[in-house]
Amino acid sequence: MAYHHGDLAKALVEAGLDVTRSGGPAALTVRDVARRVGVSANATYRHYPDRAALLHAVSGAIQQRMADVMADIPQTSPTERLRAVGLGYIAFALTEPGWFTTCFFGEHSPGPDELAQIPPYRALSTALDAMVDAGLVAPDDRDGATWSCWSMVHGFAELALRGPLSRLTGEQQWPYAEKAVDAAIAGIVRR
Amino acid sequence: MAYHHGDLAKALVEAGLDVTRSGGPAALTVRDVARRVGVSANATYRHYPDRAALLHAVSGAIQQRMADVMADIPQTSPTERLRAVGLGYIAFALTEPGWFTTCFFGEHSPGPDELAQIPPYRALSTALDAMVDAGLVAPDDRDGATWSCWSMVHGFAELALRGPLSRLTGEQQWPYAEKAVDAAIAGIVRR
DNA sequence: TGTACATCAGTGAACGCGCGTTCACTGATGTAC
DNA sequence: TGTACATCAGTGAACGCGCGTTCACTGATGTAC
Repeated sequence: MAYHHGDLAKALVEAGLDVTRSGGPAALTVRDVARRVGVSANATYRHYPDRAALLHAVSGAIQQRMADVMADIPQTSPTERLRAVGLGYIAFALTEPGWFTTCFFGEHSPGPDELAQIPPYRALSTALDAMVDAGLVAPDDRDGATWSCWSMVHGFAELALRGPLSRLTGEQQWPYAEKAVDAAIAGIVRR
Repeated sequence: MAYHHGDLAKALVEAGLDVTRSGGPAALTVRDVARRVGVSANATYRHYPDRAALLHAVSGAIQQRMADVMADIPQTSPTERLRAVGLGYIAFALTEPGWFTTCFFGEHSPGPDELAQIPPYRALSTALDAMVDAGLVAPDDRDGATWSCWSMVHGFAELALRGPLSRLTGEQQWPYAEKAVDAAIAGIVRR
């Protein structure tokens, strides 16, 4: 191993993925991440100005993974597609709680321009477009539907991870997840 | 002021309400709370075994306040009532974000028995009972409806406080809150 | 092709912070006789 | 009614912790001439 690390910036992010996976954003400390890479804590500052910057980089890497997971969504009916997006969001949250917590609420909230970069938002957005195109959602309701759907799946994830549903097993939780997603969809379709 | 404080346990909780109101659960530290009451940090341990116990007591006090706020709900139609409960939940979250965060997710999640003690759960529960009695919700859907509704309002609160809706003003957020609650209700009514 | 030298990417030690918690203590209170 | 004494509810100092970050540094790399 040379004195100069191959790609320390990347190695730090990967160590950051490890620690946040099990411990969430609070588990990401400059010292621990550097320790894992086998480098002095101080070396981190050659690549990231401070802890927040490193956390931001880790968050981006998590979102990329979430995009990969949510990418294979069946191309069936608009309703099925929207359902798959919602359930994919919840499934990611439940299987990777540490990452989920880190990438959504471990740091600053996205502005309107950053929002379009967030994979789950894009997935939801295209699914809703298809609903509107199919005449299932009124064009005027599109904006509201975005936040209703996101609220439902995000809220369910919180309840299941940290709230009153956290005592249930994954198998017990899942039927409720399906009902919640179905209710969200039923709640936004044109009547 | 006597050497013995009048009711230090209560005074500590009140100071805890102050600090969590603006800073959420992380702002509650034994030292700071004791400082505010004008007592040595150590005195706290005469009344609470540790920080977690104090936080738990503060959380209970917040829930009581939330109950007071949500208590005056118009006794109109079952649907209006359910709507008022949902909007009341969101309104509390938006006006008291620190307290909201503290009392729901700053500590251990409630078990099935503790759940019945939580004021917002009770309010939601009775509102849904009225929906079922009026034939608006199928009895078999009652359980799922509980979690769907709670997911929706909780998720909306998270999105508005820490998520992509946090850049909006309260006035901009509110219409979306109403649409989300309406969608949740529309999503659970019998078709 | 060699070499001087600027720059880059690390090191190890240290600082200061506020935290939760423990220790040994002391002054105030209340109760049994 | 007085008094001895147990108990209660505080005090102040200290410990140990891990953190983010800064300091002065040094070895490795790359580039101009």
